[in-house]
Amino acid sequence: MPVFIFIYKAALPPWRSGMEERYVPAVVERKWQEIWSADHSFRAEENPTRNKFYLLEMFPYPSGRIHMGHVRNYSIGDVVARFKRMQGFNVIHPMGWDAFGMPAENAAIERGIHPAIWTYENIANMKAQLMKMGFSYDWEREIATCDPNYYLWEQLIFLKMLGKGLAYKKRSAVNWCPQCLTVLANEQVEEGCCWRCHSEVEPKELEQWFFKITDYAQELLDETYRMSGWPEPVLIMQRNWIGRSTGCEIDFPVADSAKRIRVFTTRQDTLFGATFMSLAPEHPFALELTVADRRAEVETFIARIRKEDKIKRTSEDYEKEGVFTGAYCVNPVTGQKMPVMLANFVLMEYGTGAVMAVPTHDQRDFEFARKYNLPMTVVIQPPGEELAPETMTAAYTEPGTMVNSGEFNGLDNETAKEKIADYLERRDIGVRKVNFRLRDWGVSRQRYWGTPIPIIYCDACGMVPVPERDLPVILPEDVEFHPEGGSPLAACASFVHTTCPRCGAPARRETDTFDTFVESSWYFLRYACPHYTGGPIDKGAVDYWMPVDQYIGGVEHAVLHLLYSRFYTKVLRDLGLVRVGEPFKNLLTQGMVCKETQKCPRHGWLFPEDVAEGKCRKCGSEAILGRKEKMSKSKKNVVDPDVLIGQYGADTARLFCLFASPPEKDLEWSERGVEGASRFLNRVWRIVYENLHLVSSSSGDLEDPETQAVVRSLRKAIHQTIKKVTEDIENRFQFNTAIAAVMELVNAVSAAPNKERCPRTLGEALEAIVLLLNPFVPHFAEELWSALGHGESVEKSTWPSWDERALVEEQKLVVVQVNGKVRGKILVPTDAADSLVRDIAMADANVTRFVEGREIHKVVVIPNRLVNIVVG
RNA sequence: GCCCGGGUGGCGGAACUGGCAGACGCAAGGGACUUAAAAUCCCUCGCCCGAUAGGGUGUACGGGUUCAAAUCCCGUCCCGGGCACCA
Repeated sequence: MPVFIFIYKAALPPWRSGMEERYVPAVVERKWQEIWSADHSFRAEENPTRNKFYLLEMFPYPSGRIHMGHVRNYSIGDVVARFKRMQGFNVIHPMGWDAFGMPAENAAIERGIHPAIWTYENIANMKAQLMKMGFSYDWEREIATCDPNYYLWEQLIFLKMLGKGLAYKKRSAVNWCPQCLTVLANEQVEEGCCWRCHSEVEPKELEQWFFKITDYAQELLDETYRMSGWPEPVLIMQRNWIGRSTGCEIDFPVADSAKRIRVFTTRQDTLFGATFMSLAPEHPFALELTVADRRAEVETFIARIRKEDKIKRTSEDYEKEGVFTGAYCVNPVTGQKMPVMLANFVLMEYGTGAVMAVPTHDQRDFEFARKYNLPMTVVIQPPGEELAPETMTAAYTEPGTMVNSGEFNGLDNETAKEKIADYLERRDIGVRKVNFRLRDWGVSRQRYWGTPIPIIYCDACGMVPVPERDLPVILPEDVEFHPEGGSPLAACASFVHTTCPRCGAPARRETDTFDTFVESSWYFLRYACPHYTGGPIDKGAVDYWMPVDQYIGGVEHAVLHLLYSRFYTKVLRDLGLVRVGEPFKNLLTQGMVCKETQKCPRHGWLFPEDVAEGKCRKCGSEAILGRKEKMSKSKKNVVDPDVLIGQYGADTARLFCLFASPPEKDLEWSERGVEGASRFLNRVWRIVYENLHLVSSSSGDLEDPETQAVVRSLRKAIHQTIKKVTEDIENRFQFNTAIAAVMELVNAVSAAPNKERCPRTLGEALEAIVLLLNPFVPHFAEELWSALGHGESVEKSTWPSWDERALVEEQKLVVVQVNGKVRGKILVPTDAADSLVRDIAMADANVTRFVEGREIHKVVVIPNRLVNIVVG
């Protein structure tokens, strides 16, 4: 064998050493990763004289292994980071770990590993995987949110929020996940189920910590109209979630009582048609108003509704039910007595928990009124029609003319809305009011693996915040985990028992921890100053780096993380800690990575490696091919990035993710596609090494016309490609078309005749290819760049700019249509006069065929593009 | 039900402000090289007729605007996502 290699090497021309013959990704990738690391190539340093660019990808939860979603997300980010760096920006590109959370605790219960050990092991594994991908992170800024040096500052921010009334505790009905044994914020409930484990959420009364996000509802909403760098669908989702509606709060006096029932309505124009009142079963007046002989019935009703879970109450076919309290209130504008009902569809959490019912103009009220035989009055008439309560089959909710509404009769209802609001305010019956669907953010979690909430309860002094000097409140390590649940913190005596910082008496610690979304709401600020010990935020550093210029992550966080982060940034701004009010200037939401599922009738979901030739490896049954779905462990339609890297290398993995589809769309996994990406890299490798001897000889291009024609067309291709790739990355994140453009250039170089006569232009082409590919396949590009004779890393070279002169074409190919159908193609001088183009078009043989003998109505000439001859 | 996306060859996807539909890649077929295979290279490739000329037809479906529509407008169907008694 050694003899063979010797002979083989000896047979090679002197400019080839043999090593470069074959592209071996593992060798190339390790080599350059070591060089980048030794050179601190991606270290970011503040420098006010340079333009900064903050590029951020959503940090991962350290589950243990990266998945294809990470590979895609971080490959996209790395393209932008490397591109911006080559463009001369001072790029900060950090990475860290969203390290608190439930899986660590579950591992502790299931496998007896302490969450901290489990988490840090996972971080080490995943970090090694990310490093193997060659992402250009500044690892010196790495953060793990479970590190006391991180959550210390979160506790401090909490104390400051407490001081400003932005954090508070209240007893309320919360969403309880029986599986996770903790509460969830409203945003974390999806279709009545836990966002993480999909168990049904139950209502539960608990004392909970809340953040006053509702104080910022208006600003959070207003800003969405100015955030031009965010995808519109995400902004719409946030607006819907905030759910602003405008209307009036109106007081209805209770008959024979001093009490008043306050309602919120957006339809004060229908006030004259309010014929009964609907209260939520949880409304404080519900029992209070009930007359003695209806009490039993009402109590039964309330008890029954309370027991029903949220799923049932929000399900599609939920029967509208109610009960009469026996009490009446008075319509403040008509003086009419209105029965007070309890209705199961009225929510205590929205508005005031009481609804003025206008059955003629609200569908729910209509159904309810029909069912319980309640009175109806029409107050809005549609144009050209006369509604009567007896004959209506549905509520009328469209615009119309006011009737039965006293002085407002005859107005259109939109005008009446304003007039009635004025009237109510003048008479002190009601006021204009804005209502939001957004609720305060419940942040208490009854879990161990999270940031302790720095509060102490003292029998004498009550609730006492932990003094700043005593921070951090460190998570104790010696706790016990029980499968049946219960917070390990609450059971940890050494943690719970403390002394009151105010009076010194024995006291208890708060044992709830923060929702892990709190950590991810400000980590991007800490990246700017990860080692700062003077406070959570080093203002100088943060003011330099913030805002994030480009944020990249999955759309599944559209309302959760992205709304919380916006809120938190505004809070920190109002605490004087940061200057910006919006954290993320531009947002890119990438699609999911999908793959078809495979199922065995006997063994269920199958991993790709469990299937051989369409059959289950275990039993030989035919594997059923399912539809393409998001890669997930539960459906086993996953591909392990490590296997992929081992087989093809990181650069191929990156290239495939970027080429197969644009970032916003879902990415369909394709083994063939990966092979295609790998084949392309090999092709480029070969074309560079095959021509190296030409390029490295410093001779110029020949001057003969034939060679010059090749030079011109090659240079045109080169500079067109530079332009296209630059614009595709910069303006559209269309990496797939950028890569396609480079492929075309490679094809053009490969097809160019007589390359040996124009080594200079050939060199220009090869260098352009390598430079343009660098953001996508950096190890590969480094290796070829050095092969092309550059001593300096390609990372340090500048992004190529295109030469407009090279793009100039003497002739243009113009399409000739007759009646809109292509009948010929002609070459005309660039920017030729319309009349000339027209004449050349008419002279085309095939065109003549279709024009001859017919009357020409019109000739449309689009310069440099198209001629359309319209004939009769 | 309401609000967003989307529907283009056998497949992933191009076509940026209306101007050659199908770039680029994958798959497939044919050929070259090879004892053979892999790799590589060359050719073909929406569908129908025809010969490789050329013609017809074609961007979910039905209408419309326009010299010209995948692109704009109206209506219908299907797929994906978000919200859903929000008063």
